[in-house]
Amino acid sequence: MKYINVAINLPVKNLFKQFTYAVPPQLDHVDVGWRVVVPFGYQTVEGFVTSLAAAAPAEYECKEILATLDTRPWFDAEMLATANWLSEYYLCSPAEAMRLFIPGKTSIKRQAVYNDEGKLIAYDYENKLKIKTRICFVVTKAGREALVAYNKRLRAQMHALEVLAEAERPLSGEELASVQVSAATLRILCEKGWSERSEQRVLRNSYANRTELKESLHLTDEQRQAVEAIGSAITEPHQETFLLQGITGSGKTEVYLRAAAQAMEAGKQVLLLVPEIALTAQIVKRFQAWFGDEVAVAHSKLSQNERADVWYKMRTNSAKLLIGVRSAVFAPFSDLGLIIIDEEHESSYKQDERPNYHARTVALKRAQLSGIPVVLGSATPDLESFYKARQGTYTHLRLLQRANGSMLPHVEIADMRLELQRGNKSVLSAALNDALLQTAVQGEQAIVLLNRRGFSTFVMCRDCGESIVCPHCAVALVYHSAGEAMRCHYCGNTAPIPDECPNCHSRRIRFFGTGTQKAEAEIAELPEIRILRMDQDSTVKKFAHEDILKSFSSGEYNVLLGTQMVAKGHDIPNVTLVGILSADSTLNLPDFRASERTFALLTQAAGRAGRGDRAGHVVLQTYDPDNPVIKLAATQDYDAFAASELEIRQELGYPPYTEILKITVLDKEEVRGSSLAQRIVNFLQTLQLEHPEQELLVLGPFPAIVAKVRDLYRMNILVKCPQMELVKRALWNSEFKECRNVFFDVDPVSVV
DNA sequence: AGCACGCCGACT
DNA sequence: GTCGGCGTGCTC
Repeated sequence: MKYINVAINLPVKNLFKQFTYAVPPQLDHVDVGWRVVVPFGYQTVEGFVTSLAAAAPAEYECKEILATLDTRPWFDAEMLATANWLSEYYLCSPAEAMRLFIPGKTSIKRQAVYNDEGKLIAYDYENKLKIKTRICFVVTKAGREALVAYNKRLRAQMHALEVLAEAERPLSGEELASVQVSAATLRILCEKGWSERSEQRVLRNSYANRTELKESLHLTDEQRQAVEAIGSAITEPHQETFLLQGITGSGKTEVYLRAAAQAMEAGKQVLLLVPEIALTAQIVKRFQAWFGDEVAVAHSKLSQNERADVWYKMRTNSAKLLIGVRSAVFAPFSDLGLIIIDEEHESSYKQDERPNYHARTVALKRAQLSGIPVVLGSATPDLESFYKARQGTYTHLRLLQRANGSMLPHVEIADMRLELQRGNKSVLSAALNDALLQTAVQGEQAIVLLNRRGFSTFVMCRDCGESIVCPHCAVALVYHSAGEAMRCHYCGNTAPIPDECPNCHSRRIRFFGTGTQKAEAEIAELPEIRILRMDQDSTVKKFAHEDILKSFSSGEYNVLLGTQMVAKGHDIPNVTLVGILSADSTLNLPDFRASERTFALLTQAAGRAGRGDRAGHVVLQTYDPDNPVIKLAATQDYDAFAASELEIRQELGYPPYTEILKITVLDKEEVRGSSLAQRIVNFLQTLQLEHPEQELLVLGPFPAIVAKVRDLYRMNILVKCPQMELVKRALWNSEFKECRNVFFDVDPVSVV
């Protein structure tokens, strides 16, 4: 009997343990990397075979596995190694890491098998993912011979054989009917043995028929050099990471296309990661125009079945290029040759729930294991990537010129303090007001960016100054005019607007802040303005995003107002003005990345202006015009910003000069939570004393900025260390690893 | 995740 | 006296 160790795929955090099962003789082919169905306690669950066990364990009698889920192992050696590394790096269980590679949460389905008398005799376990198939026809050897012999009297049959012989793939009845081959003829062909039926898997593709014409621009010198550099790592495959730093409009996509084409010509597959698929419809279209059906797309709005189809295409090499969001980094490839990460600085590459992986980190690991190049593209690289490029760890490729020779926009700073002094209480400065009017008169378009943070409307009592907070979370409720209710942005609870203050019973309650709706109303009042709003509420549908951008670029509207998403990834030539309502609303968050994020957002937004033949104009409204980040964003000088910000990071001990780990303890009892947090801190301080050479720093515990969410108190601990391995290993071997209410966020995006 | 085991409050 | 609350622990 063969014995295997299995990681159980249950959505629990603290199941680090593996379990040994026996393999019955009929399933003897099962090996490491297979997905199996196993009895586990009172249930039947999916498991991953992680290793072979030498012998039957002595202490207990182990159960037998019930079935396999696939006809081949799901994990190859590289995927297993990546999963293994991931669980150690991100401090999660092996099963949690391996689950990321599966399209969907679990894939098993139990089917009851009955005998003739209707009695239950067994259960059949199968893959719950439905494989859509259809009957197709192929020509047989005998059929080809019959075609050569050609019998003139069998006109329809000869025609059918011709069609089948010419097609390089099996054809469906439907396809054959469209070229005048009837079902009757096909039946005869099959009876004669000239043709055979074969069942073909049908792959669902919601992006079919959305292609546009291939356009090929000629490359600038900079672009050509970048393509050549990347090409050399493809033709002589080795791991090399390129930071492609190109200003907005410098044509990074053109470089991606050529690099992808080179890899595909060499017979390799390509993975292109994008921050959010909805914002990148343009990039998908351009790649489809070049590569047609070779392109597969994966994002969170695909159904589990669609996703499984995409995975299947990549694994069987029937698609060569995968464009996808964060989770696509876990796709199975048959022969991956290049990974491209667009807008690599975007925080959406970091998963904000456990395991809190970063797609870029995972991609680099997979590339290292496969020995293939990675291209990181951005106008405003993550400071960590920029630092590595400057150190020479990454190859630095720069695009300093706009591809079509257009000018960078002119940025004007509007001091909102002066506006207030002058009695302007509108959300629009005089400068932005005038610029909007002028844009409308000239028949041009404008984008207005509103950072939701700092703009949401909260409800406050005028007498006692208390704002109305969520009863379950430590945050203010936000007023939504739709439905006349207040909603908590953390737990989603809604509450009606009270008549009187719950604190002092005053009836003098009023609304503060400026929401999207208020800004929209104010701008809409201007003459000649036809405004369109884009935010989370207006983009729930699969292609709603694209539709909004389409109707905006058609000229139906001349102002597009929205949150961060209006700032990214689209190119509308008639946009000459970009207004930023509050440049500093993200700047003052208590987070070490606030400056970096603000700079990137302002640069991206400004880059939307003047991408056609007309010069762009940006109005940047701020209450803090002397802030160095705002000033540098106005000149769009990334290098100067990076230099000053890196200095600050070094001084304060933040990445890229140190690694950080955030540990969060959740408990509905505040005291119990803080005492557990304190125990973790004590544990780390002991480690600190034992290893003074590690330069380990432990901060906290302190309550999170949002100290309570859904009635759970949150305590944070921050660990800083230039090399985190030792700390991670210590935690891995500690009791805290399996605590249900302790969460590790390795390389957190935010420390609050 | 399920499910059992186990130890404290309000009820037929 | 017991029904049931959910805290804790186990599943090869």
